[in-house]
This record gives sequence, C-alpha cells and structure tokens, in this order.
Amino acid sequence: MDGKIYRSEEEFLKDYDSSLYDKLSITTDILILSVSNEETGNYRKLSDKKFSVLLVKRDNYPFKDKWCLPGGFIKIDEDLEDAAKRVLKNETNLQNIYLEQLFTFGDPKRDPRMRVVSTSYMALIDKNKLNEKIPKNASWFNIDFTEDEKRINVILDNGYEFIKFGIKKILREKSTDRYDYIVDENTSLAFDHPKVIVSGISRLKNKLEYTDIVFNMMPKYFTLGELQQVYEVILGKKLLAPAFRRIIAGKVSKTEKYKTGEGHRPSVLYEYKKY
Amino acid sequence: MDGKIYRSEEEFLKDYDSSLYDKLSITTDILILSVSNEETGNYRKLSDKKFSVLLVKRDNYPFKDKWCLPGGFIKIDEDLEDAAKRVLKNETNLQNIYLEQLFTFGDPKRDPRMRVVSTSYMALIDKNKLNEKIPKNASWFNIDFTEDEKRINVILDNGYEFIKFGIKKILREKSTDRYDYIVDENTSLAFDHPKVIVSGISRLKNKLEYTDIVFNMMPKYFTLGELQQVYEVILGKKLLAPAFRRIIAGKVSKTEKYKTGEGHRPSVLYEYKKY
DNA sequence: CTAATAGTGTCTATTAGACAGTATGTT
DNA sequence: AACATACTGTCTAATAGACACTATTAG
Repeated sequence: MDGKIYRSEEEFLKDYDSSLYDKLSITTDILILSVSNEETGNYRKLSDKKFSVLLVKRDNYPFKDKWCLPGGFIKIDEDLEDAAKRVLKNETNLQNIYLEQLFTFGDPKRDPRMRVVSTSYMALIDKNKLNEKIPKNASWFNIDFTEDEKRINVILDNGYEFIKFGIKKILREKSTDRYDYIVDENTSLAFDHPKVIVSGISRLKNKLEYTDIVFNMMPKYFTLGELQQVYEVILGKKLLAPAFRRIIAGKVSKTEKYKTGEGHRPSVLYEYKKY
Repeated sequence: MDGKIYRSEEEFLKDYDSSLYDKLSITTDILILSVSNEETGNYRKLSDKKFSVLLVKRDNYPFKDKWCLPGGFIKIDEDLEDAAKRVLKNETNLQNIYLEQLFTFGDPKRDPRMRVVSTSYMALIDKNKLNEKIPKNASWFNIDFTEDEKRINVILDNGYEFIKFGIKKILREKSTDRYDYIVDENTSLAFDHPKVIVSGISRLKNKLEYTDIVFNMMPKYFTLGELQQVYEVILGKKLLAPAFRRIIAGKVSKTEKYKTGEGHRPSVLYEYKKY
C-alpha cells in the first residue's frame, strides 16, 4: 500500500487497510481514593480520619477471588476518559468527579489472558457525597502506606481482610528521583495494581503541596482542623497548626457557620475560596 | 463464557476467547527535546541557546507533507516503552536516553484512518551526543513558546519553514489549575501533536524546578553560565546569577578545568554531582 | 583600554518552623 | 473544673530577590 501514490486524502482513506498493524485490547483501571471518618469512642476527641481506596473482588479467572481496582475494557469508539467515567459511575453512581490520568501500563505480560494495555486514572471523592450503596462485590480499604529510600510497604484493611504488598524501588536516574517499581510481595491484589495504587498516592502527595487538589475530597463546609487532618492522613505526618493555617489561608473563606457539639471550643466552618 | 464455571486458571486460559473485547492499534509518539547553540557573530558574546524539538515530515496520507513527532505502531508483544526506545533509536541512533511517559491520548477521532490510541513520551538529549546525522525527512525546530492565563502560542522554526499553532486553555477545575487544551490554530502540525508538545514543555518546566532533570540535556562538563542559559531558555525568562548559583550549588561539583578563549574572564567547568 | 561575562558579598523581604499562650465549648 | 481542640502572637531560622561590586580575559 505504501507503494501506491494517492492524489487525495479521501482516496487514501477509502483504500486504507486497518489490519496493517497489530491490534490489542485496552482497559482502564480506576484508583478511587477518599478520606473517611472513624469514630474514636471518646466524645471529646475528633474523629479519626483514614485514607482509603475502593477495591472490588474478582469473581472469575484470572486472579479469581483476589481484589483489584475497578476497571473495564474500552470500546472501539469510546474515549479513554469516558470509559473511566463509565466505570466510576458503575461503582459509585457518582458523576462530575475529579479524574486524572495516571499512567499507561504496557508490559506485554501484565495480563495472563492476552495482551492488554491499561491506562489508569485516579478519582478523588468526598465520601459524604456517596449516597448510594457501593456494589456488593466492592469494599473500601483503609490504607497504611510507608515509604523510605529503598521500598514502599502498603497494608490495606477493610475490617475483615488484609491485603499487604511491598515494592522495591530501583533508581532510574538520580537526576529526577524516578524509580522503577518491582512488586516483590503481594498477598492478594490482582494484576499490576499495586503499582497503580503506589503511583497514584505518590502523585496525590505531591499535588497536595502545590495545588488545591485536596478540596476535591472535602465537603462544601469544613473546619481548618478537619482540613489539616486530611493533609496529615495523606502525607502520613503531623503538621503544625500555625504554619498550616498560614499556608491554607489564601485558599479558603470563612463562613458565618460554626461546628459545635464536639466537647470543646466550636470551630469556624470554611469553604473553598470561589475566586 | 462468563456462564461456565472453571476449576482452575489453566483451564480458564485454555478456553479464553480473546475476541470478546474490542481491539485497536496503539502508537507511541516521541517528543525529543534539546537545547542547541547558535553563534552570535560577536566574538565576546556567549552563544545564544535555543530550545528545540525534532520533527519529521510525513510522506503519505493522512497529513501528507505536514510535520509530526516521530512515532510508530507498537507490536503485539512489545512493551510500550520499548517501542518508544525503538523509535528514538531510529531517528537519532541514541540509546540510554532520558525517556518519560507523558500522556495517553484516546480521542476516537484523533486519527482519520481508524481508532488509534497514542501514548506519548518525552526524551531529553544533549545535542553534542548526536554524532550521526538525523534522517533526511527529519529536522530540528527552534521553539518559541508563550503562555498566559487563557492560551498558549507556539512558533516552531527550522530556518526554512515555520509551524505556528495556538491552544485555548479551558479551566477544568480551579482547584488544580488543570486545563483542557483546544487547538484552535495550526498551520502544519499533524494529528494532536500540538497538545503533546505543549504538555511535554509544561512538564519539563515544572520538573526543572523540583528535580535535576536538566542534567540530561547537558554535556559532562559545563559552566554555570551555560547551565543558567539552559534554564532561561526552557523557562522563557531571565534569572539572577547569585540566586541561581545558590540553588544549583548543591547539585554540581567544581572541576579543575576552565573554559577559556571566550573574550572575557574564563569560567570554571562543573559536572553533575555524583553522590 | 574596552566589552563582556565570571563570580562574590550583603542587605532586605518573605516564608517556614517552633512553641507558648489564650479562648471557649461539652460533660 | 477538666479536657480537648480552636486560634493567635511572636521569636527565630532559612530562603529568595535585588543590586552593587570585584575579577579576568581576548582583542
């Protein structure tokens, strides 16, 4: 075909043989992250916040009975991001949610069935918006994330089951602190989804510092203490209140409302600044 | 198939019908960026640095005679990144080059021939390493990049031809300063490659500030003045030398060598710090 | 000598970290 | 009253921006 001379694009397209190149399937996997409240028992104490991810249990091979990220195959005429939105709606019945493309995984051996390339997305939700029940094969897992120079260890816990995986970090080039991730321990998370979870959490941690991304996980009105808790639970470290308030000050507006009934001084409710 | 109960993964895989889901082609497009020296005519003045991108001219439909990023279809058993490396080697004969995945474009209409999803990569090279000639259908274009709140304008220039395109920025959500890009002016760049160029340059600008990525575009030995010029040409703004030197100080080591013969005080050659 | 870049010293303004102290609700 | 968090004031340390000054070479 390359030999033939075409005089116009129309002529070329009419003649085009789309079987010239290899074809394969594409899926999208969605990392749905949220922060939840857990009661502490002590009436005075603030509720404990937990960073969490939504997983579904596979009911067929491959990886039968293992947990995985919600996902699905894209259709021949469907935009990638639309496919991600479709999966998100199926699992949570939520729309107009923060959705960001993470990474496209293209290892030919990543799916034992056949060649499948997967584009992963990260969705951030405020759990209060989640009115509908999640599907019965889905479950929220709290995230315990620890990282050092050499490896990342993650424990996921939904109250009944634990999932534990470990990833070795191999420096790609020192100039950028980029690492290749090698999953060397994994109790029950399917496919290469440990990598998706880890790259999403890393991205979120970074963006927390230089964007206002956090407000996608917050309700309309919140106290600065709650906002600080969300930062702390995602970053995995404690922050000092005065410094935190200085940094956040320009991004929020005070309202007339107060949160009371907490066993201590009421706190002003803020909202994300509109302008 | 979903109806049948399988007792083992082997049994399941043996029976698996890979035609169950839609299949399509995937390409990789590579944004190869570099910084080049241009002589100024004045023996005293430093050579002028230009930020540049490698494009190839298409010799067939679609987009016949337009310029585009080097790219190619991935093979059924080829890793995505390996495909990018293959294309990069074809065009520049370079290997072991900094390569970073940018974004996967999945608009069903992005290729008039058929459904093609494209994963774009960014490669950064030091032009001094480019010993071999580039292919005769390829050419380096200098980049003139201007951006404000509402749009991005880019002019590419290889000395013979100009390519000009403009992109309208539509705010996705104010919380993260993410934009949808709408290409509303484009003289002769094929496919959605204006978006690839723009997202790569934005990424590079950001990473310049918080990583050591710049050293992938530098020769082994360089002066701090040259390094500053590279920052300036990529960021599109002038920097103050004392501040620049303070920031860069921890990343480079002084050598015993000097760069002389420039019509002014010689300057110490530095190298990227090893440890 | 001159033009041009190399390289340093220092003042100021801004920002981040730390901690102490005051305020005010619920039980 | 006691407890727990809300919120503020202020000292200090670190960092960034600006500019002036000295150094050194080829021609």
